Amino acid sequence: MRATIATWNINSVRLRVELVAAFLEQEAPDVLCLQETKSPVDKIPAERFAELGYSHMAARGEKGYNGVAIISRIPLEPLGHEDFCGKGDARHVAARLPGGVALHNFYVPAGGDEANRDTNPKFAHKLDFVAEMADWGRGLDGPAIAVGDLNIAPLEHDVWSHRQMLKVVSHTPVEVEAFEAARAAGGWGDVTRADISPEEKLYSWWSYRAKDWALADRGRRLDHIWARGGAAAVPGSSRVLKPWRGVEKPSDHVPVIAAFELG
DNA sequence: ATGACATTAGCATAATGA
Repeated sequence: MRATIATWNINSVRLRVELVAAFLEQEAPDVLCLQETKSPVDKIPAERFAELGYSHMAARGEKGYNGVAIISRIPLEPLGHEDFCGKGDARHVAARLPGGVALHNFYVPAGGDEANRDTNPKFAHKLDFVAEMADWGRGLDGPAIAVGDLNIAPLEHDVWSHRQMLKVVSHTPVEVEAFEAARAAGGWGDVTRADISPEEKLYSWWSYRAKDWALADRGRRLDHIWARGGAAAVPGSSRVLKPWRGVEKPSDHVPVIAAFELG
């Protein structure tokens, strides 16, 4: 069967439950992976999603921060989570899809302001987290999809100005190096950039602070879809849904989508 | 060229985002 999978940093699932509902109705992905749900699992409005046919969920949450959820209209077999960096935070959750492909939903730490692991513990956490993703990925076997807010824009055209972003957390060389190492270690392919030329500017996040986010268009591609081990993306199926940044009370991220043959 | 904004917890303001 063919299934479409979307990833979206929603910046509070409770505040934006009707935005998620509108997305499910209009785009109708088979599976939606959310990050920054900022909600305990039992407070996620799962009934609202079930009303729309999305009756399956695998989620982890904490009060106020982080939080990841996989909501689906096709069955999910929960696969638990990895506790990256041993912090017990809600930054990863996994589930198996029909046909056997494992789906991993990540929220990588933002990393704070200063790109220095010795003086900024948040940056150290981010680098350690991505290094653990590499170790974890090395041990994987079988087909898998990894999605989420990875909080790193690896390519030159994943940011509005490569030159001006080199010292800004999310595009520093040390982060990009760690990101590429994690991607390669797991044998992951960048599904989105296989479909949309790396020569083309492509963003999934725009700051709330800009006076006019669309006019300035100073975005970053922080949200990713990766596949490995024979998980087969449908060529040309990738989309980054920029219009969702322009709605009333938007998230600062937009959904990223791809379709897969689940076998 | 950085913006000076959004969200949560909890009830003022601090922490966090990136």
